[in-house]
Amino acid sequence: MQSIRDLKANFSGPPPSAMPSSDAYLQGSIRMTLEDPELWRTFHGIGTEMIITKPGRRMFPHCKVNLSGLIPCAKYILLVDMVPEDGFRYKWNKEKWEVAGKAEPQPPCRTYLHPDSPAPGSHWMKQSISFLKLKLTNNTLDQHGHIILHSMHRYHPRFHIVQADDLFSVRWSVFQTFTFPETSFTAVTAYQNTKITKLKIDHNPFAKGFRDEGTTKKRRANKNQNDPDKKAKLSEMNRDSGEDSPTGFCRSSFEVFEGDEAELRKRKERDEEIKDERYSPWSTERERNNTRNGSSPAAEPRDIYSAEQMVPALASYQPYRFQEYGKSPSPSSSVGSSASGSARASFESRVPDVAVPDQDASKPRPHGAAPPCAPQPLPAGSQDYPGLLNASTAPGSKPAVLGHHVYGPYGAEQPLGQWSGSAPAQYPPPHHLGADYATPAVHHGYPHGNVTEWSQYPLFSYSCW
DNA sequence: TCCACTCACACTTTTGAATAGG
DNA sequence: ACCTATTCAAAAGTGTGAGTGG
Repeated sequence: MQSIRDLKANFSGPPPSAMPSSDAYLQGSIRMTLEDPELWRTFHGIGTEMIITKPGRRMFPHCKVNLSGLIPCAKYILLVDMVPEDGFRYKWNKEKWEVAGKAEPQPPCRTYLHPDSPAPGSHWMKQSISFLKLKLTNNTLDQHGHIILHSMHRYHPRFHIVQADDLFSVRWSVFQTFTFPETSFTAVTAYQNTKITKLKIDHNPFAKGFRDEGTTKKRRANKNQNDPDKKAKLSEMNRDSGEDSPTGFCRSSFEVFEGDEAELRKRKERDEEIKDERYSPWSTERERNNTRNGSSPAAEPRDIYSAEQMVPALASYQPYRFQEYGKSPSPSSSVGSSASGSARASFESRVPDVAVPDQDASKPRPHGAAPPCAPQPLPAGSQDYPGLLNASTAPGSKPAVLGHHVYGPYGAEQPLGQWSGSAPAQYPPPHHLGADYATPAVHHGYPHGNVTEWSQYPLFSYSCW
């Protein structure tokens, strides 16, 4: 498996006026590094699970990256979306994940926009960039702009860095995409693997109350003291935790984190052991994949975990709809197909809309933007939402700007592989935008019926502003 | 009966307003 | 009047376990 290099090409080209300066295309390589990769690898070694809930749940570990190679004075926008790992649904069976059938049709695809966006390269590079407030939900009708996922499906986050002065010019901008293999996870509504639960409890400060040495024991004891069955169950759990955690998962890793370097080294060594020796819940699936890909897990180079991606400057591309998208299966489009590894480098056909964190709802919006999340019923088959771009889009303005809010990634007539078959019409428009958008009419009247039209649509449509 | 899912709960950290002190 | 530090309460983020529904 490779770290991503989604090199997308624009074949239609923007109007010269909208083109970034030539410098943009000659910029140095952008480098993105995953923060705290050891923690991610620890989780990944066991089989990361992320809880998804109706109101939305944060990820843990949460996505945090470092960027370098940006032009300090140029503005960039940072986005994250979630890409299905493969075309399967899973179930937890006897301590491991098993394929339980074909994946369900893709839920409405959304992209999380980092709240600092847009910001100059110097801003992004001076500190690590946290996506702490990104939330995952299983509510396909979610109105908060959270990223919608299916439970018991596997995903990985995908980071986009877009050179753009503002959100209006995203379409015309250079952007690059990064993924980190160790960030893949299974979306669940309740933890399946108790080892993951323990890891989360040990590392997530909010779950401190469940750590064994803490009050949890007392609380559980109190709760269960009158119930012999529960007591037995609990003691069994405790016994398990002892057996399952030879590497000290039950200890408060926070203490280790904050301890001296020697302790940290020890912990890293433990983690390495874990990764090498621990039974992998993904073994069967990996074997399957490897059979397809013709490589064995053991032979897989260690840099599968590479947290660092290099994207050559010339690989920069512009987010135009590629006319052949429909023929270019993406990893996320492999529902029903199986290849996940080989497809990773192919063009992405998903066209997410952009979700904005709740906390930004009260912030002033540029260009007289409409308020966030104003529900706006859309024509059937359309999953796109009007964004602030609408308001400033004058008649006769460039199609890119118009395109920001008219593209419907889930339209039934889409020719894309991912949305073909039963997928497209499965999800009605979520209507999660506010009703007070000023220019709903812009949605209508845009043909979605063929790939030629497709090419006029932007990479991102904005779901919530 | 099984399993995925939801919800209320206790516990924690985070956030922001109010206040005090320099 | 301004800035900084401290305190406190409310809000938000956790996993748990019971209950529900298919």
